[in-house]
Amino acid sequence: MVNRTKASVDLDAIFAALAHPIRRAIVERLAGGDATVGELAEPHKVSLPAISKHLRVLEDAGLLQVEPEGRVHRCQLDVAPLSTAFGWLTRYRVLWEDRFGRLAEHLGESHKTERKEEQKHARKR
Amino acid sequence: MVNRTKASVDLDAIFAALAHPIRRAIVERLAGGDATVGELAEPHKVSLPAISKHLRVLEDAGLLQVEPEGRVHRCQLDVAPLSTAFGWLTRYRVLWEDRFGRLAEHLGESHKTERKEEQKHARKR
DNA sequence: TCATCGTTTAACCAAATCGTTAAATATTCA
DNA sequence: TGAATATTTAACGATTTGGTTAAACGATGA
Repeated sequence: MVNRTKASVDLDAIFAALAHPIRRAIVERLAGGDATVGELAEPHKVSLPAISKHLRVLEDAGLLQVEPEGRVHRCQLDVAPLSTAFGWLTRYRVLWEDRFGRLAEHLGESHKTERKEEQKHARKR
Repeated sequence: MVNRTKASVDLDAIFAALAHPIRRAIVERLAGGDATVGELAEPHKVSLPAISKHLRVLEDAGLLQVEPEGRVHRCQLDVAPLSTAFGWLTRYRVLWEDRFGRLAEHLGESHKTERKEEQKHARKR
């Protein structure tokens, strides 16, 4: 097994949670407001236990808080892990938003050499 | 199996590729410039075939281009999939950047089309 | 030509993932 | 009490993932 820092474990779980279309759909749905498990399950063609497992994955990644309310369980999105993932990607944002990067995008074959310039540029953070 | 659009498949592969610390380390390394397989493997304690598999996962997600140069294989990062993942997360950025942190409460059923307006509105109070 | 170097492929294994159906649990209500 | 509802847990199976070692492959250089 590989050495993993706490943050690394977090990112593992967060990215893995986002790697399934049903789980992303659930995140999208919850971004519009809380929902019960049944409401979250309704658009999908899989069984309720399958949804229950997806919710557990999201919960383990910190993306979801579940609070029983009577016999329904109300699910609430926690966006902090989204922010964590966003933060990791942001470190590389300059690589595709950089004007050299965009130039390379339009130059086709010369992409490679242009990208080297872009990378040098990006390196001096 | 679940219905997946092309973009959804992309995001599946991209997020899954980023869900392993060795693969993220490789991405980080390549953000600083091209490298050979051996150079990419060096910091890690796993075997070369293990690295080779990680590289394949990155390649399949579109994050990596490999070009044989003599007997070394030169690896180059392609940031487009990072941008794709970033783009997905960006849709929810306002949820954690809202200064009151209560935005989700104000997003109703119409969030898909009117999210930006609602967010502006929510921020104003 | 032959040995070496860099890398991949093959074969295998353990564990995780993603789905299923059936059963269990807990809450509400007639 | 007992039926219905909402959800989870258990048990199972197929597939994928992530690692290993051994072998193969292609390029280099003595």
